[in-house]
Amino acid sequence: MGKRVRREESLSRDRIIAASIALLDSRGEDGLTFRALSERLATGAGAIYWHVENKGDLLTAACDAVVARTMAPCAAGASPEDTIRALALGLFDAIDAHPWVGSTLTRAAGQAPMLRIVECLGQQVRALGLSDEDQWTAASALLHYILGVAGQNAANTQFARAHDIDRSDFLGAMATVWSQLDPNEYPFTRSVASRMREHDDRADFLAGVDLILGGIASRRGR
Amino acid sequence: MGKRVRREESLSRDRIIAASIALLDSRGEDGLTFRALSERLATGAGAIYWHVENKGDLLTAACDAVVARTMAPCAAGASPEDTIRALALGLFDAIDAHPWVGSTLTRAAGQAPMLRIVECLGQQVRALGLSDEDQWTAASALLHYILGVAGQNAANTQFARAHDIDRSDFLGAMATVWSQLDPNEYPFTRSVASRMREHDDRADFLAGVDLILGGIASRRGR
DNA sequence: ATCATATTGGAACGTCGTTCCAAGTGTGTC
DNA sequence: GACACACTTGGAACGACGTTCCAATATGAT
Repeated sequence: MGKRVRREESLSRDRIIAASIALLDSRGEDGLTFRALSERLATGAGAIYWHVENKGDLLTAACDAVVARTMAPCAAGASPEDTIRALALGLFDAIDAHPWVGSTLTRAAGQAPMLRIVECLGQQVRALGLSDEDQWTAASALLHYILGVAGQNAANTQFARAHDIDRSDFLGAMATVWSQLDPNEYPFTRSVASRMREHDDRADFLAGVDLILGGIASRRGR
Repeated sequence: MGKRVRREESLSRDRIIAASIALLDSRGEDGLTFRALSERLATGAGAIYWHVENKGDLLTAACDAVVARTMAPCAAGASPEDTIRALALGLFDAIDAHPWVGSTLTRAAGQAPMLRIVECLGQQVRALGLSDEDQWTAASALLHYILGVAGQNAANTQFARAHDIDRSDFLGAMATVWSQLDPNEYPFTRSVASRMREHDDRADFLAGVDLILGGIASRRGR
């Protein structure tokens, strides 16, 4: 059986995944097409299907490649809390750099990339010294919060790209709309609109993680 | 201008949205098609486009209709914490009943349905008595956590439907796979697998909300 | 050299969102 | 009561997509 390379640049799952990531990064979520992929790999759609189940499989594999890279330095020497913060920030940055990872993650329930994240988070949560039941609650809350931010970030970037504007311009425009809302109907949204304009996504994200970590700590102290 | 009804069942945005919701509920996320919608409304695709911008607009409008219904009893007489819990649970239940709302919400950044949620949550957070800065942090954390759970729930249900199995069977199968993972590579995931099988989505969700509320409270107490 | 198997490239299929336009329907004017 | 006019409708047509299919080619074993 031909397991060895047959010629210098034969088609392979890895080459297909690498090309998919390049396509997703450069053209956005809708840029990954079997036609575009065929062209870039100088082959036909049928050849790709020999190595890949379907588009969902391909997307999940591409997502997993990025997540695996991000989660690789899982166990640092710091405290569990700091490691969780580092893990979360690593994911945030990875999704910021590859927005399509955010939306793909949402649709990859229970699959490889999600497993990696659950395990890395879980190991640190476990080191926090909670009861078995609380371990699951804490890990699940962190996971879902991270996924929520990931999804929103992905949606923002995707929307901005689709309308051919800058991401920060889009958020600025949103802040303007919010600040012009009816103060009677939308008092809160209106009041945070100005903060919206100059806020730091990354810092806000970390503040949310700290809020959950604080909840965990106060629960342990009971 | 013909603002009045011209005949008993003329086409209208509301009738289109209602039909879309029915289609999404009965046939799932992929069931909403301009062709299926045309058939159900006994008209053509072009007629629908007269009342609706595009599919995204239609999806957002359908989502907003459900969210508006859910958020309507926004201000109860209970404590802010309890109201937040009730709000979150209401959303959870709505998304459980209409899984497509979960995925649509993810893609509706800064649009009507999201605005409703931000405002309702924000008003209660404000009543918690935090600094202006902490208000945004708290509301944003709650929002993203809810969206994260929503997205995952939607993905689970969608996956189960696509593979024509029951949702709980799917989760059970996932628990089985997890329990058979390599204990060296996936110690945490393996250890929570059994808990997974008999867990209560709703209770877990609420526990996560409580964790965030706990973090908020401990931060206020500083 | 020959054969079986693994792999390739591209044509073809059905479905989707969307656009376009000829026809139908109602309203206001004379 | 007839005409002009804008609003609304239904369905044909378009281009792009994911996927399937298959004839052609390449590879490794004998």
